[in-house]
Amino acid sequence: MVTLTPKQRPGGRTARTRAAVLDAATALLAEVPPGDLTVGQIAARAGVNETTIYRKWRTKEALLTDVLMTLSGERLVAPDTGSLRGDLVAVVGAVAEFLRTPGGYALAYLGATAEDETAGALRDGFWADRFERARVVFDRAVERGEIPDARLGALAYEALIGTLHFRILARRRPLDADIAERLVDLVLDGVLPADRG
Amino acid sequence: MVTLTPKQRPGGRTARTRAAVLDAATALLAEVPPGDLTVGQIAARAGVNETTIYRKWRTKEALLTDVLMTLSGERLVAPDTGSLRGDLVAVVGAVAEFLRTPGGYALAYLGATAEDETAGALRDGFWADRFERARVVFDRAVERGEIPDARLGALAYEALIGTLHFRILARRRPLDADIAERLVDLVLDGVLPADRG
DNA sequence: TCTTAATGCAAGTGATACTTGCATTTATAC
DNA sequence: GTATAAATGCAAGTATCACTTGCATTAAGA
Repeated sequence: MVTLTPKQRPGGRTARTRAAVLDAATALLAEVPPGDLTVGQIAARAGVNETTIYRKWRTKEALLTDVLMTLSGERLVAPDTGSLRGDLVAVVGAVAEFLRTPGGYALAYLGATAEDETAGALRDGFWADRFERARVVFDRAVERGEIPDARLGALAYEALIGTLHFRILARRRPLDADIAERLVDLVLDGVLPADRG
Repeated sequence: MVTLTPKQRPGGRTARTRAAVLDAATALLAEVPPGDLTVGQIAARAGVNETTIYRKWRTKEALLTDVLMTLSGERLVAPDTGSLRGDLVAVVGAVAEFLRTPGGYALAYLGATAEDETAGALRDGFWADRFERARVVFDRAVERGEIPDARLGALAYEALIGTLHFRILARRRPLDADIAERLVDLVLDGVLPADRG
């Protein structure tokens, strides 16, 4: 009879190494421009051999993707504030706050530059999740009778978040403190004057 | 008496070399992902020695910036169509069309990733020019009496263009044929229902 | 305690940006 | 036309970095 011997050893040292590397990478992303980050730096900071990193994650992109998906995991809160405007300001404000941090900037940067297949799949999943959560906000607004239907929700959310990313990434200008309110007002009310009753 | 001997020779060969390099780089940007482009490739395509490229442009970033600023020079047309909506659809549509081309994608990509000082200055000037031209559109709308003032113009334009860049760069999804109309409608009318009239 | 997965270590490969010294070509002043 | 020196070619080299490999060492886990 053959005893099934486990082929993996995920406990103890392995877990510690993994955590040390992820922590080191996270810390470095706050200090070094994401484009300048090297695997050697991360290994040194983590007190781990470079080879080990390459054995656990096959590429640098895979490692950074791993870091950033964890980092951005649960930042999007969509509390029911009682109005579409309040909900959107909360969500957009939270994203803006995150994008102001080095980690948030790194996420936007790497999300836009990663060409890796794995990174591509993760990116798709990431945004699908975000848009799904945003949909809830617009569905609630329909239930409240604020808007007739949620058809514009996806594009509106894309415009809100897209403007933040554009400001940070393409224009390299800071996100003002009131950016969330101003954007939400713009997207909800539009530029043209109107009587709302 | 000392005869002033010119220290530069901008004519003839120099001009040909420069043109050949810029042409080669432009052509390659349509074939190779911008992140994978190498100076060696450009030199080979241009029939010019790699060293020459490094002597004319100090870095790869400087060369690509040069290429792209030329490439995107006069694509933004802002014809007076008679209405704010028409003007914006024209402008946003033109930008969307450009972003659908490999060169347009490369511009967005490199504009977002270039960390070089020179590239930074060029980026600032580029966007300043774009927003300046956009301001004209909103000023015209004020003159027509379509909107009371142009204060929202900059943010509205940023949302329009930002959404396009975000779609292409961060989400890596195509720009639909009707994206310009839908975005302009969103930004002009807003999501909330209203009586206009 | 023993097996072997996980890690360390040292050396190496390959690609690429960028440099340098010297020979060659060719604008351009005269 | 001719001479000067700017622009280019050529060959070699430096530096950095992602990523690999073979072998020795450490420590999970049965």
